[in-house]
Amino acid sequence: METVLPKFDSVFSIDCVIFGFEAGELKILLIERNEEPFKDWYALPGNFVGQNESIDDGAKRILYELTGLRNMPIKQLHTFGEVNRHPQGRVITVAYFALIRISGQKDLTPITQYARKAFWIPVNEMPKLAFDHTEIFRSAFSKIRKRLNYQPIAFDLLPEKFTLTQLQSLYEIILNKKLDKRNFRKKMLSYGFLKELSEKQKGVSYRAAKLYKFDRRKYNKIFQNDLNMDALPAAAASEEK
Amino acid sequence: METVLPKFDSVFSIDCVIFGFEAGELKILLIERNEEPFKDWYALPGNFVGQNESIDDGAKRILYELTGLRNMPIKQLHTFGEVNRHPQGRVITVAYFALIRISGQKDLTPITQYARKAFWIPVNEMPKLAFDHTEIFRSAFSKIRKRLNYQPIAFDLLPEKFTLTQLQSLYEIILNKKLDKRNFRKKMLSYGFLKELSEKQKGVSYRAAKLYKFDRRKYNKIFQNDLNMDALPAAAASEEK
DNA sequence: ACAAAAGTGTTGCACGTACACCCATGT
DNA sequence: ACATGGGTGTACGTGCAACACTTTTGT
Repeated sequence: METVLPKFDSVFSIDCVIFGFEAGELKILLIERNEEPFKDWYALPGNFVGQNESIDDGAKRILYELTGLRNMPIKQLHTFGEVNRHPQGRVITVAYFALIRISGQKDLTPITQYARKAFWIPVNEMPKLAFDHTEIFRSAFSKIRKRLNYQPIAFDLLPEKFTLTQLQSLYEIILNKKLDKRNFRKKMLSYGFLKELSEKQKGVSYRAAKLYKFDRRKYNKIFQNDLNMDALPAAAASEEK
Repeated sequence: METVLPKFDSVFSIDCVIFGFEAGELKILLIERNEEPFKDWYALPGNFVGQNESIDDGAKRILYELTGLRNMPIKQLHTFGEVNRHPQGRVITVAYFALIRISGQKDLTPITQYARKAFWIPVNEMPKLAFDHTEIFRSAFSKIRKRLNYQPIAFDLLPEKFTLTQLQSLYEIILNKKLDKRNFRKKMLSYGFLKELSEKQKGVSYRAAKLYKFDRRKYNKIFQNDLNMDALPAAAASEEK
């Protein structure tokens, strides 16, 4: 005596907050919308998820279609579900975020008609955004700031080869504070996951700095058994927004 | 020339992972389902969210209706959106979690017919759960374990007045490791947010221990300006599962 | 008196912080 | 030669980790 249950279809969206670093500035990726609602507005890359794809897969597909960026290592951030966040009815959105290397990704070409264009904009020059995207952006920014302190996310933003000064100034920008040069270098190098290259910086009108590379393999080796459930409570610091 | 846009209705659910501490064991709150699908199965308290309530409000309502617990301080955990996670079609679920005080909350009485009963079960004796709830539970457990190291969540689980030994054994259970008594007490007391009461433990057949209280006001005062964006990178420890 | 848990200090080590000068290179 | 950032070491303080015995209370 099996009962026949009704079938459900969901309507929900994802939105992506993609951070990049270019010309000494932290930037995020926006699109200009080409469809109602909020036609012509700036917005985070986002759209509806299909019925036959997981939300993670959907997020990747949507990001690709709107910006031309493929296979970005995006992660879930938070789900936004206020009743009136979408003018067309009840649509919750799952926000994703990633930090990526801008250099070499010049061609931001939307594949679909939903976006007129995709572009990087400095986080300090954010325009008004469609829907509740400003709130989503702020939430993501706050999250990466906290995460910077215990995850190697900065390397995702830098070019493959970078100088220690570049790395430090990225930290300073995200954390919004000055760091001590000697201490920064000492600490970074002490981890042992930075590989010193024989190459040097080029095209600068002063002493060229050594280039380094982030060695993810070494990083994983160093921290693999490190669930870091050591340490006592450490009641400090609130984690969430 | 306004276009008329279609209206959307979403179907999606929330599920709650509620932790408690009782008789020296960490427990979570389950229901026995009284409706298809998964009728008669054990499951996390969860149901569909209404069209006119935010997901946060919906989570609170559903938890109340299924377990009789009101106004729990639940927080969003993660959204689960695999394509086939729900037998009736595409239903994503937003998972919430909370840590609460069991004592005094004896009456777990479901208000609706969806649940036959609600009950606490030790995390070590988890039965097979409906849907993908086992995965959701694991994800939540992993999260609180990590959070214990930098948030005062343990106090939510303990009775209002507790001994330092009780506090320590709770930490040991969640972190699944032994801690040093002297160091633990020293560190906990050094924070300054534990209020020593004049009362002592009663009804034990050995030297009675002093009772303490968590002073949330002091805690907030101590850590309010502490966005803890100090500290250098500290590349250690992976945060997510 | 005994059983059971409460309560208590010191030392070494690792790590974070503060701080200032010489070096190499391109123009 | 000079301007510009590159590169380097030490001393101090804090906080964590390791470690064992005496005290109190109820039975």
